[in-house]
Amino acid sequence: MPFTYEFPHPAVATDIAVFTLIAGDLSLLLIKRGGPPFEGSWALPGGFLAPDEDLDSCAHRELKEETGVDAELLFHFANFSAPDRDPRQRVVSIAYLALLRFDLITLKAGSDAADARWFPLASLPNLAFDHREIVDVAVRTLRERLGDLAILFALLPQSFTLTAMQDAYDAVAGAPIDKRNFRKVVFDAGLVEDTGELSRGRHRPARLYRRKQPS
Amino acid sequence: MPFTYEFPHPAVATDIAVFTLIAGDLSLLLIKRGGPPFEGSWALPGGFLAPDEDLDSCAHRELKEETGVDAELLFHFANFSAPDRDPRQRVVSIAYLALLRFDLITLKAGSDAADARWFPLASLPNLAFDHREIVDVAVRTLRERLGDLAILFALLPQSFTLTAMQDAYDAVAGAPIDKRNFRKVVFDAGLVEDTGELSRGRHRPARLYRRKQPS
DNA sequence: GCATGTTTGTGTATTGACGACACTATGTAA
DNA sequence: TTACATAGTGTCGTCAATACACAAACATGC
Repeated sequence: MPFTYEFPHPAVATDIAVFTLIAGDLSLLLIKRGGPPFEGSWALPGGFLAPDEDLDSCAHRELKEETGVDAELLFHFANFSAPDRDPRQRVVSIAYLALLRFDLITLKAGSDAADARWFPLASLPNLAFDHREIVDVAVRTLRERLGDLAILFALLPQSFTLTAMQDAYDAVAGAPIDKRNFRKVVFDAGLVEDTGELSRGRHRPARLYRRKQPS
Repeated sequence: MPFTYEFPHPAVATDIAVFTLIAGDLSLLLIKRGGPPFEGSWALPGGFLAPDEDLDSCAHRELKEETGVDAELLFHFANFSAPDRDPRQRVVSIAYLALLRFDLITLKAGSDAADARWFPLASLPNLAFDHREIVDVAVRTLRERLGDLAILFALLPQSFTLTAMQDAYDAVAGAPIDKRNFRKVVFDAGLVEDTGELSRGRHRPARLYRRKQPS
């Protein structure tokens, strides 16, 4: 690594693909841009790296500023660094993926955000910058990681029925999984424990489970 | 993302963990630092992002400057961004992993590098900055990706014996695999094709194979 | 040319993971 | 009490992964 760095430094920002489950649909949090460029377009939440924080902290901070919650599940998945991806100045984007329960949060429009909304993944609007590409990679990454069923807990309340857990799986995977096979895997892996309580609804009650902490 | 960026921008650099196979040992390319900080210490090759290139291009360029070759296998695997990881200035490191044949390259010490050498992974010297952590994560990532045996081709000549391919596997995995099982997987996956030629050595000749391009 | 040494090359059996597949049980509501 | 909707449950076949041992081929040295 050379001593001297003859070039201007790029800005470094985190962009966060925040997913949640709304009425059975995997949905993405988007911010309406309040100024140029792409004024009025929708974009991923995110923001610039501050001097005293690392990238993970930056992503956590930005997400908290936007949603008010500390995400259970938030991790880096790719970088986006085309020189002209932002017309104003060079910005290297460090992309993060988050999962959280939408009902825990209250969306706050930031200083430059005109609006904030959840969009079902199947009906996203046009996105600013290269954010569509970022989202595509995020969805791919999310599905790859679904082999670890524990990520579903980030989308579920503390106690939940196995049907709810499977609905979450189906929504993330984008395709349904067999009920008996799903339950077998969940039980064999020791992911959940019975709370002893039952859900009550319009039909047969279901057992309520909670996450079993790995021992 | 705010319009204005009130903070000084960090420098952005790629650091590259370059692995090769030397005499059966998985080995890592290190550069001896020619100036402070950590003068005389060994460090990963890498360098700062130029204005007209993205991060992948930066990694390719730096690797080529250092080794003279375009790596077959070069990919991003993690970011390192602790605010104080470089005592001179803030540097965000985008870490890449490369595999290549050491016999194809001639090491060139760069302007600020006093020396460049291959070190067997089992006997690395102390490293500058947080490069030891980067290397640890790189090795873990490399072993995770070994499920894809095709990465081994980056370490092998155009034609090779299956024993050589397995030796490469064993070196990367850090543990031996059963010979018959290894061959079964390689053949069943259709990774190689017979060249029709034989190696000649001190003992029974072995069939030479080449990589079969996925059709 | 024969014996020795070293490496090549080959098949089967066990186990566990994954996926396909259908019916009964239990509650609510009309 | 009947109809309806959802909860809950087991088996079988296939494939992937692993463990495991011996004969064949060539080089070398005597």
